[in-house]
Amino acid sequence: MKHTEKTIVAALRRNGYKVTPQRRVVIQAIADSEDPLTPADIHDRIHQDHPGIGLVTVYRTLEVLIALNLVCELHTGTNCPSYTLSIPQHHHHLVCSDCGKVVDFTGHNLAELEERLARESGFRIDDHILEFTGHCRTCQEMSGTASTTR
Amino acid sequence: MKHTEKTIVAALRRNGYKVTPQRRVVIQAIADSEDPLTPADIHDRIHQDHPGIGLVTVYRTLEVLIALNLVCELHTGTNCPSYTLSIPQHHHHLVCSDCGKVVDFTGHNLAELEERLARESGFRIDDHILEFTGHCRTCQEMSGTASTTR
DNA sequence: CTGTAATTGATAATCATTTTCATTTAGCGC
DNA sequence: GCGCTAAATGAAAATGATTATCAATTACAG
Repeated sequence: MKHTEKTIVAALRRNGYKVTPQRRVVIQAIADSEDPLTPADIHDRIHQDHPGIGLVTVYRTLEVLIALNLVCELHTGTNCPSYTLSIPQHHHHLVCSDCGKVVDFTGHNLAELEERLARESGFRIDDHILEFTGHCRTCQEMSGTASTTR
Repeated sequence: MKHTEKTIVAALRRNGYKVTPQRRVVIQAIADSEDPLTPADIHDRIHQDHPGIGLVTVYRTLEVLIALNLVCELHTGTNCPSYTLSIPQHHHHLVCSDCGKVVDFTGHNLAELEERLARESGFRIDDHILEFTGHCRTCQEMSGTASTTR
C-alpha cells in the first residue's frame, strides 16, 4: 500500500509540522498523478485551481516530505529529479524513459551484496540507489518511429 | 583496468573527434584524480595551469566522453553529478558520502532480477543505476564528532 | 480567543547548464 | 610543409533549477 493523503497528513502532524491548505494541495497533486512529477510539474498542475501557491512552497513541501520519507526521488530520465508518493517499505523503481511511468518493486535483496562490499571495501554502507530504465509496454507498441533514448 | 589518457585519446580519434590540447588537459585532470569531479571541480583544477580553458569546454568535453562511455556519472552525494574515468566493463559504484572516494565493483549480476522485472511489468529494460553510499574506513575513523549526512 | 512560532509568497540571489556566435585550429588532402 | 574546412573553442549572455531573504499571514496549543 502506498501512502495516501490521509496517512501523509497524519505523519506531518505526528512530526510537528503544520498541515496547511497549501501542503494539502501539493500532496494531493502528487497523490493524484500516476507518474512522478518534478517540482515544476506540480506547480503547473496546481496553478490552475490555486494560483496563489508559489513554486517555492512546492519546493518547501517536498523538502518536508522527503525528510519524512513520504515521497521518493527519481533520478533517472531528465535533468531534474521528480517525486512520487512512496510506499512505506524499502523498494526500488523501474521507470519508462518515454512516458515516465513508474513501477515499484520490492523483494530483491541487496543485503548479501551489501555485506560483501562492506567486507571487501571497509565501508560502512548506509544506503543505495537502484533504478531500472526501459520502455513500458504501451510505449513499445506506440514506438515504431519515435526515439527518445536520452 | 581503467581507461587511461592514452586509451581515451585513441577512442576519441577512432570516433572522429579531434584531439585538442584542451581535451587532453580535461582528460588528464580526471585521470589524475582519485575522486570523482564535478565540472566545476575540473575547471578549478585546470585553471591554475591553463587559465584559458573555460568551463564551457569542460562541459563539452564531458559530453563527448559520456557519449563514448569513457567516463561514468555519479549521482549520489551532492546536487550536481560528478565524473570519473570508467572501467570498460559494466560496473557499479560505492561512494563515501564524506570524502567522495569511489570504489568500483563488478560481478553482481542483476540479469536475473532484470529478467523477472521485464516479465512481470512488460517493460523492455535498457539500463539501470546501482549505487551504494556509505562511509569509507578513513572517514569512519576520523568521524567521532563530524556529521555530514546530507 | 490569543499569542507565537511556523509557514507562506514575492522577489532576488545563486548555481548548474546551455546557447550563440565570432574566432581559432586539428587534421585531412595535396 | 600548406591550405582548407568542419569541428572546436572562448566569452558572454540566456536559461532553468533551486535557495535565501524578509515582511505578512496563519495553524494550532493553551
